[in-house]
Amino acid sequence: MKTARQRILDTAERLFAEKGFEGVSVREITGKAGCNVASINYYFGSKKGLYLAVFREKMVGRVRKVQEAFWRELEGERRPDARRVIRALARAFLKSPFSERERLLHHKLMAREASRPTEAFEIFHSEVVMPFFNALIGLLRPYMPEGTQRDEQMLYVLSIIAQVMHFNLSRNMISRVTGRRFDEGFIDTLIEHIVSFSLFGLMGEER
Amino acid sequence: MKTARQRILDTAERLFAEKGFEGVSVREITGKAGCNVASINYYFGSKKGLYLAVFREKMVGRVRKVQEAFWRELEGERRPDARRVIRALARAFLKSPFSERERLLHHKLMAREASRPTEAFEIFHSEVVMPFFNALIGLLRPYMPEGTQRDEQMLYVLSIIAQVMHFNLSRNMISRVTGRRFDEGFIDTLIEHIVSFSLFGLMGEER
DNA sequence: CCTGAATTTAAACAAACGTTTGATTGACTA
DNA sequence: TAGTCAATCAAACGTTTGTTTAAATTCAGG
Repeated sequence: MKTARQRILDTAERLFAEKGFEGVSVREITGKAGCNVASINYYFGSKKGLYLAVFREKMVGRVRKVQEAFWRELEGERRPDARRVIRALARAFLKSPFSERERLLHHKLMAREASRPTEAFEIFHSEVVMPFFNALIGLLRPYMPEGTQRDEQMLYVLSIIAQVMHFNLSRNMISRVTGRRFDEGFIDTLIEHIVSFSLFGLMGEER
Repeated sequence: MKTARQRILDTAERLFAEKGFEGVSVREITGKAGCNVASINYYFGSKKGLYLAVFREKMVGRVRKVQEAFWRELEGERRPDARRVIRALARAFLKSPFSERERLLHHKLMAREASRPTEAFEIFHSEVVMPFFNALIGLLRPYMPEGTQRDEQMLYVLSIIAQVMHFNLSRNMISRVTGRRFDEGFIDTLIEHIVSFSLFGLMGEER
């Protein structure tokens, strides 16, 4: 059996994602985690300390995994072409090695943080998001039209990220709209769509 | 002076958007609205009744306004070309006729509903979102490569929507990442970027 | 000025909240 | 075996929660 501390972390992440910080009581968390009410204060100091721990120990780890998957896709290629970069990005996100539930509650919690950032999110952004974003620009810049300004480079990358995020975030909506289950085959279709759609946008007017 | 009912509605929308349903107490709402605690139960029956009223009377109205702005952009054109459709879509969202604060709290509340839908949101989706999505497909279909399947048509439109949504929803993140204020000039830049990026994706490989 | 309905008020309610406390357990060390 | 220390527990702490009540106030119409 997992330690009480770990059970609290798992349960808390699920409940925070479902109902938000104020929407969950420590009694509900400890009840479903199968331990005493005082355990939260014992291990994490306070309810807020638990929330920060969830973010620090679980959320960041997942994003790191996705980014590692991205770099693994490009392994061995010194100057991967744009097609490969975009595909690797789409694959890393859409084929992230998480269960449906895990992926869902991750994004729910992220959405909460995006609309109401805590201190944890600030660190997360500067240490995890920004470096990855800059790396993407560096990889794709060589394939943009000559003389593309830094601002435009950012917008291109943001347009690609926007699609990946949206297709990954709104799986339910997309399934309902297209009438297709979000299975492996459909994901592959989506990835190739993102790649070709983004590629032509990326290359600009002169292609 | 506005009626107590209206003041409660305005204050509640702001606070719900900022902190979520459980994050706000009726005492905070009535305190900042300048009325008695009992007023909420008097006018709306319960705290939950107030939340549903906020959604019904304020949120839906705004989305309708954005959609009307979209159709107004295309006014007088029987078969608007793809460029105009995409630009109208981006403009309608990114230039929505709301104050910065109003737009922000709208999206915060929407993000909350997206990650934890209530009954109000389900109706909203099928009655307001879906018809608009289908209309967009109808408008853009003529400009896609011949023989484009229904599934692909949907994906193209979703890629465009993804960008509009992402650029509009994550203004904070985009500002932080690009280092640019989200002023009128930057919005125009974004709109034209979305248009050109999407246009080349839309026309497919044969252009 | 009076009347009756609409509105606003202060006070109180039970329930649920996060946190603290002090006792108890069980495995390990001296 | 006695002592130690982290882990767990039930119980109670003082607040804050959403809601209810009944009295007070406001205000238009006769």
